[in-house]
Amino acid sequence: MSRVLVVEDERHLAEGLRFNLEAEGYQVQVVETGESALDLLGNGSHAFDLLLLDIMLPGIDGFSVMSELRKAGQFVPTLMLTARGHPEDVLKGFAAGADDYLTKPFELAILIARLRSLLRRYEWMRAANGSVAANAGTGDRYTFGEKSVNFDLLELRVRGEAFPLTLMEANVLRHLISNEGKPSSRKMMLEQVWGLHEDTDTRAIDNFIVRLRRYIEDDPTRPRHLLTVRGVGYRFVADPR
Amino acid sequence: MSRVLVVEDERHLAEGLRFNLEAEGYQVQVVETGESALDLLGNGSHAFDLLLLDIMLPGIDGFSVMSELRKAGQFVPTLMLTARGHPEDVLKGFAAGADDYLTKPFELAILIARLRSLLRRYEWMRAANGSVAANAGTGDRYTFGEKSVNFDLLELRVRGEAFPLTLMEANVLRHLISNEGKPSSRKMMLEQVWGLHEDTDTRAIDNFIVRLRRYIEDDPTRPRHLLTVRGVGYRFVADPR
DNA sequence: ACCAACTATTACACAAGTGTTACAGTACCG
DNA sequence: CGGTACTGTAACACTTGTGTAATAGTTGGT
Repeated sequence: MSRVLVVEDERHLAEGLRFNLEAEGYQVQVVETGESALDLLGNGSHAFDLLLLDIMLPGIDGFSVMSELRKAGQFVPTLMLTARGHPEDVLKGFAAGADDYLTKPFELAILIARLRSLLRRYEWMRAANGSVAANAGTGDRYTFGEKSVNFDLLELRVRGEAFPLTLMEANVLRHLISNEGKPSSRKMMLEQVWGLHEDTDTRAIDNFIVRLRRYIEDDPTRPRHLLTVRGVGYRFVADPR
Repeated sequence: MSRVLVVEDERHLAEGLRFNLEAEGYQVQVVETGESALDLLGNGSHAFDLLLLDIMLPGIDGFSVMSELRKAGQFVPTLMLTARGHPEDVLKGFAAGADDYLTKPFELAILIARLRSLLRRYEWMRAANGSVAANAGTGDRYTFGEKSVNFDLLELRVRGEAFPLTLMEANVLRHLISNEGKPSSRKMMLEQVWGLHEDTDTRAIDNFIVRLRRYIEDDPTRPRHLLTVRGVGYRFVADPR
């Protein structure tokens, strides 16, 4: 399941995109400003597979976001989106580092096709390059203490011993890890991991935590990495002391 | 210097493209038919870095050329070019495996920007992952444990005993082997092995896995090499422990 | 046109993964 | 010290995805 970050300040459009992309099976997160986008994509994180970036944004505009990202070594495939269809703007977008550029109004089907094509090309290249040896270097992995998670292989290693993770387990863990130190509320997790936006009372998350603790924690009753934040949710700490 | 193959039968346009692309520093070759294009790009050759493909061609059209190429394991980045701008045509182009799609008349600067963007993405991926592995061609044999496959002879040997493989069995196995360790989604396999890009619900892959397991696995109900990754697809592991 | 070989589709049993419920346990409040 | 609100956890129900056989369709050769 590919993760798409939508940067769009028009609520209407943003929610429309979210709805349709989720219907296509993508995991979607929406932010409204360039600043938040830079925040989420900082330090070469692999949290998203694709970026959908509007040009006209409050604060720093899409062009600048784009250049900043590429300057910072963030090469996430990006589709730019804008009302302005002047050729100069399109050229500016590509010059800034965009992979594709679409002008509003656009057909939704076209957007989806282009987005798919980008992800497909990305996958192909990864597949062509990433076999065996290359896997070791660039996979989607995270290491803490004597543990490491490989999100591509859905595998968690603790002192050499490997535990297979399910997709959901991996998603939950990834979410917590990518917010390391910061508590995540259940609501936030339901939105970002499950894609649910209604308030639902569920203990599903707690159950995932229980299972993840069994893998990760030496003493699951006294967790050191996956901590409960009472009244809020959970938070991941890589390096307890 | 990037090598571009232009497939275009209108001499005027073709020569214009050649002139301008060469001025941009690309090495350009022009052919006028889909047949010649398929010829030049056959058997996973790496002779070109980019393909500029017109739809309306004498003989087989651009869509078919595209599908043929992808089916044959030729994943050269491709920009499709056409007079027809109907959304269905664009979608058809992407479905056939195109990376980008431009409708005539187009601004030359835009074409160049898009073409550059495609090549740039390719460069980025190469830089990130190291050298590009030969397309699909993992050599013609592969050995693991007490088993070995000869993809030329379509033959699988397990402890001396030889099993003939069909072409498809071999292709599926090759794909999994060349992505050793990494799970391949059904979608990815349909794209890379079958050359299909639409979402099709099929159990064909599962059936191939069943058959391959019967050859390879000592106990097909408890596979050690061809592993299921639930919710994702399958993955090959050469050396289970 | 027929047959043989191969591949794709269908159908259904079964297994794995996930969400819900229920209740016990624990922190926090006065 | 209760009481309240929240979390931990097991058991179960339900959903979804996979294994596999049977069957239908396709292709290529004679």
